[in-house]
Amino acid sequence: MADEPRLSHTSALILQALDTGHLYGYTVMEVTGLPSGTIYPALRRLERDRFIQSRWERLSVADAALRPPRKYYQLTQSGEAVLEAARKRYPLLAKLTPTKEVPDR
Amino acid sequence: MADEPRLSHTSALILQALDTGHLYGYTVMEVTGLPSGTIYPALRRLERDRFIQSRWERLSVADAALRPPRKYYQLTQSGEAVLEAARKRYPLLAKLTPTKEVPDR
DNA sequence: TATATCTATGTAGATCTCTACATGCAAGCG
DNA sequence: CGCTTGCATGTAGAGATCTACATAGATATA
Repeated sequence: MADEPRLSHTSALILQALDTGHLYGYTVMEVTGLPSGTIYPALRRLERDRFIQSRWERLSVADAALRPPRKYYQLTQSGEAVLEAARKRYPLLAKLTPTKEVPDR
Repeated sequence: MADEPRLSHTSALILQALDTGHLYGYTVMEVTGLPSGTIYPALRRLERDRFIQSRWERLSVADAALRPPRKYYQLTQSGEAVLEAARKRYPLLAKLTPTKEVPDR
């Protein structure tokens, strides 16, 4: 069973946001309403603790999209596990972030 | 002889800034005092006109330096030529930006 | 001269990442 | 119990990139 150190509410919320789509820091800010100064340090800690893993977007993609490059985050297995545990502890968590829907019905 | 279309003063200043070191947009902003909304569109035009060429910094370097990635610019031969012509037309140009010095005497 | 077009600039802000430091809180230790 | 130490958070802003639109200036054309 999960003997993982429990997540803070904020960390759980960020993991939940990442898990509801293919997201990056700026979108997590928008979805959660938390300021960048909360989000980015938290992402660093989550990555340091191996709950998430980051990869930079291809620079050619950013160029083509006419914006600065993004850093995308993925949950690791350990991250999935700890999020699942957090969802059980906070039943409302799953409703806090809108699941990224498929465009077009 | 230079039958090049003449540079605007701003464009010449930006080329001059780039030529005084290994620079990127943000530094050009600082050195020239011009706002980002002037600098970045101008850089795009200069690149479109083949006076400069851009290359993204390695992402691993940006990560190691704990900051967002930079886009570096280099003058092309054509850019050097047009800058040289501009320096003759505007003798003060060369004094407007400090040459990036070698650190340590 | 009047009009049309084209380009550069200015204004205003969006997009995206990151830190340094202060505070607050919890855990361990004497 | 009081102290230290360590971690998470909040505050405040820096570091970088980029755009869309309005206006102004230059050039061409009728």
